[in-house]
Amino acid sequence: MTDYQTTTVRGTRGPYRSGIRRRAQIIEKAVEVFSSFGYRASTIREIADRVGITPAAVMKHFGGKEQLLLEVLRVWDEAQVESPRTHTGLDAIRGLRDRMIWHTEHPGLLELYLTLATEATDPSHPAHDYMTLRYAGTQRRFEQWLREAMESGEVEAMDAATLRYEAHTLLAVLDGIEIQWFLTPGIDLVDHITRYLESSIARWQATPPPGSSTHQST
Amino acid sequence: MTDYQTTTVRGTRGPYRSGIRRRAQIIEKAVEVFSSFGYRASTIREIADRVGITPAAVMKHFGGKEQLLLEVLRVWDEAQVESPRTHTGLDAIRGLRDRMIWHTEHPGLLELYLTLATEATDPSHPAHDYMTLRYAGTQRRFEQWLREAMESGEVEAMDAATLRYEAHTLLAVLDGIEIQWFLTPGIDLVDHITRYLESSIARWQATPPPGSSTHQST
DNA sequence: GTCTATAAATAGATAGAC
DNA sequence: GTCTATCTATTTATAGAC
Repeated sequence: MTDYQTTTVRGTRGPYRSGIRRRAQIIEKAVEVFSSFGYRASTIREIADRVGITPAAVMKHFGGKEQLLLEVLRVWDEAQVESPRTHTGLDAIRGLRDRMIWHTEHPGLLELYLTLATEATDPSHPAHDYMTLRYAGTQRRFEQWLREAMESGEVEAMDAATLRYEAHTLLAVLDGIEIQWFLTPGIDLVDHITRYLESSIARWQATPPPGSSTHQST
Repeated sequence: MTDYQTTTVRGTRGPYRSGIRRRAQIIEKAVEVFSSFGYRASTIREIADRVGITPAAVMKHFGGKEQLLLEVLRVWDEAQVESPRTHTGLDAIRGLRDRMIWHTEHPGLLELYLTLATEATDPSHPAHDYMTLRYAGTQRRFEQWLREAMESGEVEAMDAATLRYEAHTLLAVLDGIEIQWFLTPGIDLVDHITRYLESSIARWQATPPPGSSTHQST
């Protein structure tokens, strides 16, 4: 009927016949659409249109909208893992600069992350559990890096509450600056994070003057 | 045909007949729904259901979904303005603690703000311009407060780039911790921000050791 | 593997009765 | 001021042809 290919997508031979390439195409466009509209407001049709196929074809590949989202999240996780893995302690924290560079090269994935993070705030959101776990994991990793830096003597000792506080703040600055990168013209994501990392490390390395307990609650 | 009232909502007499109260009711529920689902995925029906009326009635009051959103934003702006207005310089910055307390008492409005901030990243979003302007305004206000603190001698002098950097970072920490407050169990929004404000102010007040230019780019 | 056709549900919006 | 009824468009999803 039409001039569509039946088995192969672009004449590629070998192990990648068509299904895998097509799935990757769909996921790529799904990232685009989910990033722009959020998950709930996105439509299968919009994704299918951008791929150049019909919604029915997308359904055949992934079974449904929600399963497509979960597949997008899985792929996204794998992409993220490419980043700092070998580093530990302060080197790992410094490596966050590279992650920001990676983000600027993949703004769609970053936008997806931010959109989902706030959208999935609602417990009924299909990615709610995923996002909760992801934030807990990131927090734990940041704390681990800081602990390693402490124990190796790269930075001065800090108590457990301070360690948690610094990890939460670091994650907050990353998220917050990323939002501003989208909404405020003229912000340089990498420069800003680089500066924050440098000044934080300097602060952690500085021996606190005796008797300076910053925080008094009780 | 039903047992609905015709003119008054709850027997209230005087200047507030019914329209105003009803509008306020609708806006209240609209905040709830927009917060949970984002603007685009929210439905007039869901809002109408929560008020206990039909979608048609909501349409009569606001004309359309988008106009309802803009009205919600307007009301939200007015609510926000109640906060620190008289303070300047460091006092204004310290006043951000009170704003966090207000946020914890109005989690729905906070969730709305965060959801819209990321959702409105897309230029085609009806609140895109609003959010862009809002972020620019907040940034400008933070810079102004820091400048006042500098000029009154409350904090040490800093160059223009540092001032912008500190204002951006402050806004980032606020946004980022707010997100974590929703996604990470056990975080104390007010405590965290209080600690960040205190340590930042201490840092701004500390005379920098001579020849310590943290940032080298060129 | 993708299509067409279609089902079943739901969206925003309008018209007109009361 | 709110309802009922309805319009038109769009949604996810399924069935079956090719």
